[in-house]
Amino acid sequence: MDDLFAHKGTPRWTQTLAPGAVVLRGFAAESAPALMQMIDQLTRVAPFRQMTTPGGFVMSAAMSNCGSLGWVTDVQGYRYARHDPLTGLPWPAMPLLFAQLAQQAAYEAGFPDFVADACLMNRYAVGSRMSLHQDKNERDFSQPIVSVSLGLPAIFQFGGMQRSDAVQRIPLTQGDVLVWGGPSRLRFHGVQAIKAGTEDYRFNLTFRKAG
DNA sequence: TAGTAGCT
DNA sequence: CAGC
Repeated sequence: MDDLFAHKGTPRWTQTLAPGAVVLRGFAAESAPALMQMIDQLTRVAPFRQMTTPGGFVMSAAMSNCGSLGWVTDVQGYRYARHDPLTGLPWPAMPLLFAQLAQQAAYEAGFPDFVADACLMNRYAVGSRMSLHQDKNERDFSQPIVSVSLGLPAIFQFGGMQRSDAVQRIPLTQGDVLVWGGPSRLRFHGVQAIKAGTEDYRFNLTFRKAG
């Protein structure tokens, strides 16, 4: 059982945004270099690509997936798929480091049963953004979302249950892990346009139990 | 509305 | 620039 919690990340402090929503500051800071290297490896098999929304617009963030299910969008709609539409291959397996990090972060945030089967990898170049949306293509909303920030900093928008609700603006830097679930599971959220900095990209890992 | 543009 |  110990090996399930082999990830040694510890939050330097936590910040509660709402019931069921917490930022674990620096939780993944130590493993950030290893996580970035894994992203590089995984995206050699399943390359980053800019997907198209059902409305026909190209998303500014490039995406890929690992795990048994991957989030995809095209003109048909949003969904989870077992195979990469770009290559026809199954998504690469989720590295143990990823799975352990996600599970331990969820545990720290009060979700002890979380086992991710999907990891969406996002790559934001300078100027890339993600508009306000809900994560609602998953089967089981009792399981939280775990979001890991790497590379360039971002301003995360954390809203309410309706698009028109006011948003909190949360600065996220490398190693921060945001977890939201329970009553906050369906809150609208997004990412403001990434500003130029020391690095070329912001990377984000979003872990979900999709199936 | 997992976009964007445009106006207040 | 935030908020329609």
